[in-house]
Order: sequence, then C-alpha cells, then structure tokens
Amino acid sequence: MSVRVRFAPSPTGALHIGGVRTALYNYLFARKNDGVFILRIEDTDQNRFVPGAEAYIVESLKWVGLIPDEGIDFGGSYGPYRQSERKAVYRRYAHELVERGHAYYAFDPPEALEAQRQAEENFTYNYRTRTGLDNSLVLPDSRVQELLDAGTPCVIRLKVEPGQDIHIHDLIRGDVVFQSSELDDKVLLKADGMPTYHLANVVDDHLMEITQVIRGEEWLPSTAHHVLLYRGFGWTETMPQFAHLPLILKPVGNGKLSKRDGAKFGMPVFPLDWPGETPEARSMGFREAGFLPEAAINFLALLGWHPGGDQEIFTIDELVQAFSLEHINKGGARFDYEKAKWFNQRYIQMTPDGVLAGHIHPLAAARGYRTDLPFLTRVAALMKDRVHLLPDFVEQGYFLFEPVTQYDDETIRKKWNPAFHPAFENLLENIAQVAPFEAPALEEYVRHFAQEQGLKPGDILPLLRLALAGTMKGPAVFDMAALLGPAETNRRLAGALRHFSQVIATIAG
RNA sequence: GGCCCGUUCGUCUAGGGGUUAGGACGCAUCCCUUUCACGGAUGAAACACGGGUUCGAUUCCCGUACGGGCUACCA
Repeated sequence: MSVRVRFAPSPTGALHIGGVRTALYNYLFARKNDGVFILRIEDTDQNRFVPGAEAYIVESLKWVGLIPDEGIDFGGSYGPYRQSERKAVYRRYAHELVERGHAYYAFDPPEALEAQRQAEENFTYNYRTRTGLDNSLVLPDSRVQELLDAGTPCVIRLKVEPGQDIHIHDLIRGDVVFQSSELDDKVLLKADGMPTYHLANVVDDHLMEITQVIRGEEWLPSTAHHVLLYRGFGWTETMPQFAHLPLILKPVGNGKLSKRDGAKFGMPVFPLDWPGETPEARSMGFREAGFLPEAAINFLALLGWHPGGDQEIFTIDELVQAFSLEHINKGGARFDYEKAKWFNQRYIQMTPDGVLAGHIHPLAAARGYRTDLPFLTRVAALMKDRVHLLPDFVEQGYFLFEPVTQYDDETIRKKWNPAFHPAFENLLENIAQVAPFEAPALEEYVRHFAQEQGLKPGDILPLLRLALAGTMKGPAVFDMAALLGPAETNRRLAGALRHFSQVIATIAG
C-alpha cells in the first residue's frame, strides 16, 4: 500500500513554527517513501475561524517549499479537503455509528454539563455517569424520536465500553496502553452539525486512505478514542499507524513554545509575519526576520530529529534521504534562536552573491538606497561573511549606501595625529587617480604611499577605514574604497579630514 | 487530582551493557587579520536520583523526583 500522509492544521490564526515542523516531517516521510503529502484544513470550529488563516498556511508552506501533492489549492481526488465542506459526510458516519450501537444521542444542554462540573469535582461524561444523564441510552425510543423530530439540540457521543485495554503501537514511542474505563464519551457530532476533531480526523483519514498519522504529542491521549472509532466503524484493517511528535519548548522557562513567545523574546516563532490587533499579538515571521527558507527548514528538521552522525547542514534532498520516524526524539526540544541564526548565516555564506543581491534589493529599496543589482551583488560579496540575517546587509552595511555622518570619535582620538594632516591631504588629492580603481591597486598604492611618507600601515589604515565607514566594523578597507569608487572615496576622505581635525581641536580646547 | 508521555554538556543532539561518552550552537583562550567578521586550533561543559538485573550499567527493569501533554459541543 502506498504511503499517504497529511498535514491537517486548523485555520485559527498564524501557523505556529511547530506546525511547520509537523508539516516538514510529514513531507519528508512522504518523499522518503515515494508517498503522497496531503494538506487538509480542519475548520470544524466555527467560533475559532480566523479569516486569512488558511491563505496564510498555504503561503507558509509555499515559502518553505513544502508543496502538497493533494489538498486544498493543490488538487487531488479525495476532496473536498476542507472539513467544513464535508459536513454531510460526518453526519452520515455519525449516524451510522449510532446504528451500530457505538454512539448515542445526548440532549444535555452545555449549561447542564457545566453545572455538573461545578457540582462534582471530576465530572466526566462516561459509562458511569451517562445512565443518569439525558441521552438515548436511558430515554425510551419513542421519547428520543420525539425529541429528534422536534429538532431538539443534541450531540452524538461515542459510547465507550469499559473494561478493555486499548493498545497503540506508536512509531516513535513504542507501545502505549489505555484503559477504556478511563476514557470519556467524547462528543463526535456537535449540536451545530459540525463534527469534532475526533470524528472528522478518523473519517477523513479513512476516506483519504491515510497510512500514517504524524502529529503533535498533544494528540496522544485522545488516540485511544480514535482507535475505538476505527473499531466501531469496522476499519481496523486499514487503520493508519500513529507517530506522535515531541513538542517544541519555550527558549527559556517552562512549557511549550507559544504564540506570544515571539513578541516576548523578540524572535520569530512563525514562518511569516502575522498582523495582530495589539503589538503583543503581532507575530514576527522567519521570512520577514530575514531567514532563507532552506535555513529555516534545516534548523527545524534538526529540532527533535537527527539521523545520527555529525552532519549539521542538510539540503532538502539529503533530509529526505536521511529521514526516518525512528530517529525522532521522544523528549521535547527547546527552541534555540541562536542556533537558528547560525544556520541562516551558513546558508547566506553558501548563497551566490547575485542571488543574495535579489534578496537585498527590497531591503535597500525600503531604505531609499541604491538598488542596481551589480552594486548589490558587490555589497553581498563584501558583507556575506559578517551577517546572520538578510536585513543585516543594509543595517550593518549602511555605510556602503549612505554618506558617513557618525564617526567613532573614540578611535579617532586614539589614532589621529595632526601631524598626519599633510599626508592625508596628499592622499585625498591623488587616490582618485589610482587605476584601475580596484582593491589590489589601491592597496599597493596606499602601502607604497605610507612608506614614502614615513608612516606605518597602522598609522594610516585605521584612519582610512574611519574615513570611509565612520566605524571600525566592516569589510576590508580597499574593497570598500573600490566599491565606493574614486569620487565618493575622495569625498569621504575630505569630509573625514575636516572631522578629524575638529575632534582633536575639541580635545585641545 | 486522574490518565498518558518524557529526562545525555546551558541548548540541539550522537551513542549504547565494558567508550578518554562524540558532534553542533553558545561561551572562553589562541592563531590568521593593523577593523569587524569568516576561517583554523584549543578549552570549560552532560548520562536527574534510588533500587534491582549483571562480572560490569549512562545504556535493560522498577520506583522517586522533575518536566511536559491531555482531561471542552477547541483543535
């Protein structure tokens, strides 16, 4: 039987980075096994529906390159892939389960159950309590029919028979056993006619011929219910295998990574930006933070999984080749943003300058900088070894785009000597004539010039850097000069010379 | 509270009955470089605890502790 796996997010907001990892593991598993990767939207909660969330999910998957083979927006013959469009299907199956005696109608209004929970410490709707509640198990058939005919609001609940062990063989965790007596009679079909997750996911996984369910650990406890559903429907022969993924934990402190942690720690926890009503609700995305999608994928893949060995950098094809569910760790993995940035740095280094130029383009444009690709390509070459995120190119390399207005005066006081003035005057008059105006020629000229003037390289180089960039941080001086060109180099030298004298004059005064 | 899952350097992890417990991020020192980085080298840093099983447990079993998840007409 060919492998078919699905990623089934619910459109209640931005897709969490943990969700992206779940999608990634499903994708890798599908590719590794020549299977099919399906995107299914689980929008059965009408109250939590968020407009735009579905489009966000699709755009996120596209950005990281996890393109579904089937699903909403991607075709396939097992549709519809949006659960809200399959309402009739679930209704039919829910009733079938009632007929088979594995489910029943319950008329208890939500308020009544709420009151029960208030009154009774650990109230659970199960085999113990259901006989005293308002459902088709205790009501006479005629009365049930009457209520149904009258359109009385009701739900359909799973009838869990006590006294049986439910064994699950989890592909990641091994054997897990649940006692059915501990399980509650889960609602399968809500009063609004929509199914709950439990019914919908089992029916859809069956109908869509899903072979492995790879999902978050938060689903492990309800898997016993799902197994009971497969049994109730008589689908045990084709029941999918289960694999429950460990959670992604907060960078610091306790608990799983939450949506709010992005704003809290100033780091992205979503693939793409997601606007929020308040600053705290606004979510930064990996894309907007300046990550290359390949880097984000590489980072995510290794957060909770490793194939063994010492390799850290994996192309997507290498990930596919190396992937196996058995190597997924059982324990939760803490989100480590420093490591994420390290991956991005490595991927930036590996990316050709011309490609980087394309990434820098919009960032430069946003700041009103030069945007011609040949120039940006050279910027990329000079900066790529010292950035972690794409915006660093313009934020840390600002002096390549704009005139120097701020100088590192501290260093000027240490390095500048008024006695250098004539020499620098000379340099600024003649440097523009160096031909070709490229780094090697410039370096040769300046070093030779220093010698001529009786100066050490250490006297002149730091000051030249300060003149061109204003700061002691940055690419090789001669590379910068070459990029800036003769006119700009001359201009900056002249401006710097005036500033240097002023700074010293201030001290003297 | 109940049920379920987990626990190797600070973090992500490799490993697995006998190892100097390996790698990566981060950190520190040094080299390269008259900048910042990159790169290279070196270093500090871990098997939660207690019982078994065993000639021998970090590795297998059982407890304990700690962490996590679930416990809705949410997913």
